[in-house]
Amino acid sequence: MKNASPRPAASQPAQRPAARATNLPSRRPRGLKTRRAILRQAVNIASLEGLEGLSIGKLAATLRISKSGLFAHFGSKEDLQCAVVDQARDIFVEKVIRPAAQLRGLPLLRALCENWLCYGEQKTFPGGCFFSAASLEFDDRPGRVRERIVGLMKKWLGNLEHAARDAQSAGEIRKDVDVRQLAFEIQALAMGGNWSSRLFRDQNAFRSARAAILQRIDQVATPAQSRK
Amino acid sequence: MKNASPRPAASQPAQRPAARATNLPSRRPRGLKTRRAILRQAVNIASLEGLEGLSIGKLAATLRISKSGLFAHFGSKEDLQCAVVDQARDIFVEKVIRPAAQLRGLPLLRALCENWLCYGEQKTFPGGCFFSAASLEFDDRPGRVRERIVGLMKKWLGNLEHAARDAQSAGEIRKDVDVRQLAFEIQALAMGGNWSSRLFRDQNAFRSARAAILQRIDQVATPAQSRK
DNA sequence: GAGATAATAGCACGACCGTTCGTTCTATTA
DNA sequence: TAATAGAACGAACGGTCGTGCTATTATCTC
Repeated sequence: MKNASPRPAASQPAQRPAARATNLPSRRPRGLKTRRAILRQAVNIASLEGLEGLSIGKLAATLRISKSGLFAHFGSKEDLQCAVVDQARDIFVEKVIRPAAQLRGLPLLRALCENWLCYGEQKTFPGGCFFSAASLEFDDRPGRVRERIVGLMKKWLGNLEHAARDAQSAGEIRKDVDVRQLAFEIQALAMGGNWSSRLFRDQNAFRSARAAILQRIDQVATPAQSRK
Repeated sequence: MKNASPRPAASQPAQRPAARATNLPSRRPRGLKTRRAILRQAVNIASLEGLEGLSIGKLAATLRISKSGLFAHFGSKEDLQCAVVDQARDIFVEKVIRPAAQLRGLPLLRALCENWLCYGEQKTFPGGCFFSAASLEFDDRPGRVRERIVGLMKKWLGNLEHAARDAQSAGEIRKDVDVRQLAFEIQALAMGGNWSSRLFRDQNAFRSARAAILQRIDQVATPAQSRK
């Protein structure tokens, strides 16, 4: 009870404890394990229902733990949402970025695109690309969650752009190509594949996206590099 | 949401009153005017908060009418959502499709693209393209709303495809072009512009989308038709 | 005018939301 | 063995949600 009115005689007037959990990130193994199990489930639900539609009560119910027990791991819904975004980022990095980590230039760019398409195709998240959904859901909601998503998306586009620029330096992509524009187009086409796949339950959606992206890359590649 | 169980213990056994309003579409002018005012506001809120985040209470409050008074116009939230989708469709048709109605072939295709980009650029909806948001929000929610959105998006893609096919017949677009694929790419690039514009508050987003689309069209156009 | 009917308001409901609280269980540590 | 701290619990809070009933008001027809 933190109502101000029915408390005429109390020793503490106006202290703000706010989120009292997870400031010390709970070194004990039990809590960490539970937290991981929560996030594993939460990221799946959030990809289907959205980050706002992800409710603490339902999440706790599917995990068969109490709502308050779950809540204590995060301290606020916003913290939970941030943690879910981080979890999704980890999965994305694992599936898309890390497998191509040793490549550079055009091969890196090609691998990032192909990995993204596989990440979408293989239903890494049951509700489709987590970030496509989250970034459209939160593009009008100021706060930490939005900032986190914006940061991640900028970083991802930056990765594409950087790979393309390296490819340019290596003579694999023509010098007159706007690599920023190229990254934008690749991202748009990939997300378009996700969109079509989800909305129309279209099996060929990612095939279309792949064809478009490969064609675009071939266009900008120098003659020696095109056609794989 | 999936309510469907607001009837725990009552005298009525299993009758389905469902939507008791708006079956007869209320010929009287007063109700229609109010209904239009509701939808005009609702479509703006929904573009910002989503169709599920659009709440009847808040909508009524911003219109300064009672919740139940508003509710009576629709009979259920799902009906309201459907009406909002229809309203958004009307606005879309007015802004994007009708101004190009007298064109055919490649000029029609170009006009549809340009009108779409203007529709996005000019903030026709305060939350960005209504259908980009709605189709990603409802791609996992079965029901009438989803079906409506799917139908509209198919129709829109069909419009693009049909214009491209006409252009092919007229010799404006090369015969070897997959017009379905072309429509997909245009739509993906346009939605990518909307995405970048919303998420990054990027003024140049639609410029990038326009450049990509124009370039793509020039690629498929026969030599006589390219460069405008 | 009176009466019918459409439009709106008032009010209450059950469900669920995020959040807080005090308590209990459990495992490590002194 | 006793003390301690983390983890999980159950109950409850104030709010808001969609929805349903009932009463009031406005408009139109006679």
